[in-house]
Amino acid sequence: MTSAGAERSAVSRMSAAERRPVLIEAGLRVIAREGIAGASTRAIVAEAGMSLASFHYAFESREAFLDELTASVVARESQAVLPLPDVDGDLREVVEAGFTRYLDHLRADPAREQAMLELTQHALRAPERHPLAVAQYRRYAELAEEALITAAEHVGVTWRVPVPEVAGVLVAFSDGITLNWLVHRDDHAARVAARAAADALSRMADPR
Amino acid sequence: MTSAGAERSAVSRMSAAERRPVLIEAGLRVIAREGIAGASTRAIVAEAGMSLASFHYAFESREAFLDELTASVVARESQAVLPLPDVDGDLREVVEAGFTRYLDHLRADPAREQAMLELTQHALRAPERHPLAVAQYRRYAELAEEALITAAEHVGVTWRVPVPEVAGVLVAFSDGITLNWLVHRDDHAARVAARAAADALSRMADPR
DNA sequence: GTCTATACACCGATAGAC
DNA sequence: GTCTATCGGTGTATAGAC
Repeated sequence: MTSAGAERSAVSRMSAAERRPVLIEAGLRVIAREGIAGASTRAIVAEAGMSLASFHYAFESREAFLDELTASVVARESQAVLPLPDVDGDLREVVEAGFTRYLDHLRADPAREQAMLELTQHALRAPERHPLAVAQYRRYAELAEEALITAAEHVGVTWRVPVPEVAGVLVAFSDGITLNWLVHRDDHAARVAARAAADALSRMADPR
Repeated sequence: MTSAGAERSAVSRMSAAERRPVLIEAGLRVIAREGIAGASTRAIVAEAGMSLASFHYAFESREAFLDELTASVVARESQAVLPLPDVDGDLREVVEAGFTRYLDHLRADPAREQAMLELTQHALRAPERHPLAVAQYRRYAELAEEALITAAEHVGVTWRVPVPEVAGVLVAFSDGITLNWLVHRDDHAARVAARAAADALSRMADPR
């Protein structure tokens, strides 16, 4: 809308459509820093350098904003985890390398993963937002499936258990390892759990 | 305090010491029903059938209340998970039966486990409450250790990996399975993950 | 279209009547 | 000790000036 001849001039002259991603980005920073509870509309617009009224000009409500933020953030998670590390070895080693890569990602930006967990739990609270949490985890599962298929092809094995089920286990284990690392910040414990998870997952495949 | 000759008469005549557990109980119900965000002091006292002032007579602040609630709720979690099911079979089967028992517990009262997860994340947010989350998960790990030792003795094996590390993996996997079940409500997926977890854990022990 | 100013609800916490 | 009434602050959302 209004995107016809609009010039991209200054921050103070943005269309609502342009403001939305800026606010989403600012909101994600606030949530990572202070949690959902601290992500008031005032805090978000302050982070984005806008006035309070701009918020409700771009979004109908704070909840609608959080819904869109959740959806957008899930779409982005893709790149961080998907590209499988190009290691050689058996399936267990490849999967474990994938976990190691994810753990690096987690260590590099813990607040981000914590924010994702909070968004999930927030969505779980209201029945009308539950589908959002399901969509979020479906997306995780899709990414996991893709990675699992690639890994199996790479090392030349076949998944005995249906891939969607394997992917579900992978997502569940990753979640648990994430939450426990956020609590203990114990890299060794996370590695042990990752190895155990890789072990369990790799046993769901057979040599081709 | 004031517990000397106090008679246990009516609800309207309770000492602060008596009110505390009542408020904790009411607070837990509110959090299970509406989340931490909905657990305002007003909502809690309404649930407990008290006046607002009673709350701050029994607790210094809402945060102090949440701290005590978290601690008390962790202590209680013990009974629900600890008593190992008295199954026969190899270690994998015994551990899987433990997961099955926990999943029954989860299905019976999902809101409770969701509340526990929210309390953890709440504690993770403020640095001064982080130790509370650590204590919560240390307690989980203790319970897991106890169960793992009992299970190994029962089937006559020895843990090759240090028991605290095995317990850490158990807690992490349980967490992940819990969160994913809360999202998908998929019993089958939870069972598959539980079986995989039991498989991985049981491989950390050797025949005696 | 974009801002300032404000309406209105609810929050945690407390003063003061009883 | 226990209540009602209220304070000061913050939340979301919007009206109205420009």
